[in-house]
Amino acid sequence: MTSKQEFIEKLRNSSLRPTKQRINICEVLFNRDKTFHFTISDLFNLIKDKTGEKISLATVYNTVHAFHKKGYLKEIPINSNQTYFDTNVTDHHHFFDVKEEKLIDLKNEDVGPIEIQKSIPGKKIKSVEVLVKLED
Amino acid sequence: MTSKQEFIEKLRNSSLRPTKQRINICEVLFNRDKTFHFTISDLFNLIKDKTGEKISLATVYNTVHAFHKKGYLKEIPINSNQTYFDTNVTDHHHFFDVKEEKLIDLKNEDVGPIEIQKSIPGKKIKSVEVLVKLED
DNA sequence: AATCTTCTTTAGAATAATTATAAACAAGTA
DNA sequence: TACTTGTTTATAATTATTCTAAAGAAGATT
Ligand SMILES: [Mn+2]
Ligand SMILES: [Mn+2]
Ligand SMILES: [Zn+2]
Ligand SMILES: [Zn+2]
Repeated sequence: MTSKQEFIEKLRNSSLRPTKQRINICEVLFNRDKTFHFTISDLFNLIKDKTGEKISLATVYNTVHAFHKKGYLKEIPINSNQTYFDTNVTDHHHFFDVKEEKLIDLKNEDVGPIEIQKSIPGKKIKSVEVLVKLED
Repeated sequence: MTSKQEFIEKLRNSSLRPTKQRINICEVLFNRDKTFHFTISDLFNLIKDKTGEKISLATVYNTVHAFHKKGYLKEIPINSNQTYFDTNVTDHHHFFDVKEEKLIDLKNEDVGPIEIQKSIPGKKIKSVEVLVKLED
C-alpha cells in the first residue's frame, strides 16, 4: 500500500508533475499486490471505475508512455491489436493465454537460464524474453 | 529454386486456386535460399519490384493470411506498428534489431532447450518463443 | 465450347489503435 | 501575484488492417 503522498514524491523525483490524473493512474497501477498486465483501454476503464473521475484517453496514453520511458512500465511483445504493458519491470517471461488474451508472469526460475550462443557484430543484447503461448 | 509449376501444384493441393497473384507472391516469398522476414508493406513493394505486376494491397493481406492459416507462414510476436511474418515455419527464435527493425533467425541450438517449469491447469503449451532484442 | 458455380481480386470504405495539434489549464517559481 | 513551463483535453490526423460488394477468373458440368 503506497500512500498518495508517496506517489507525489515519486513523481516529483522523476520530474513529472504530480497531477490529479497521474496520481490516479499510479494508484490504479501500483497499489496492488501482484503484477498487473494491461492495455491502454483496460487502464482507461479501470480509472473510471476505481476513481470515479473522468480522464482523457490521450492522458492515459501520455502517462503510460511517460512511465514507460522512466522505466516504471514494461512493454510486452505480443502480436495483438493492442499493446500490453506490465507493472513488473524486472526481466521476466510470460505465458499468453491466446483465448483469454491474458498475460501471466513466468518467473526466471520457471524458465531457467537462457544462454544465447550466437552474436551479431556491433550489436549487444538488450533483453531476452520468452513468450509461451497457451491454448486449451 | 522452385518452378512456377510446382507452386501451382502446391497451391492446388492446399485448395487454393493458383491465381497469377498467388503465384507471384509464392515466387517472391519462397524462391530464396534463406529465411525471409517481412511485413505486408515489404512484400507489397517487393512484388511490384520483382514481378513488375501490379497487385492490390488487399490481395497481399488476403494471401498472407491464407498462407498463414495453411501453415506456410509464421507470425512473429514483436511490438511494432506492423506485423512481421516469417517463411521459416519451424519452431525457432529471433533476434530483433531494434534500430534496423530487422529480424534475424536464431537456431534452436543457439538458444538451447527451454523447459517451462510452470503449468496452468486446463491449458497446454502451444509455442515457446524467445525474442532477443539487440541494440548498438 | 458454353454455362454455371464458387473462389478470388480489387478499389474503396470502414474500423480501430495510436499519435499529433493546439488551446485551456494547472503546477512550480520568483 | 505574475510568469514560465509542463500537462490535460477534445478533436483531428495518421496508419495498419479488415470489410464490402462488384467484377473477374478458375474449375466443374453439360
Ligand atoms: Mn511506449
Ligand atoms: Mn494472420
Ligand atoms: Zn509480466
Ligand atoms: Zn524467423
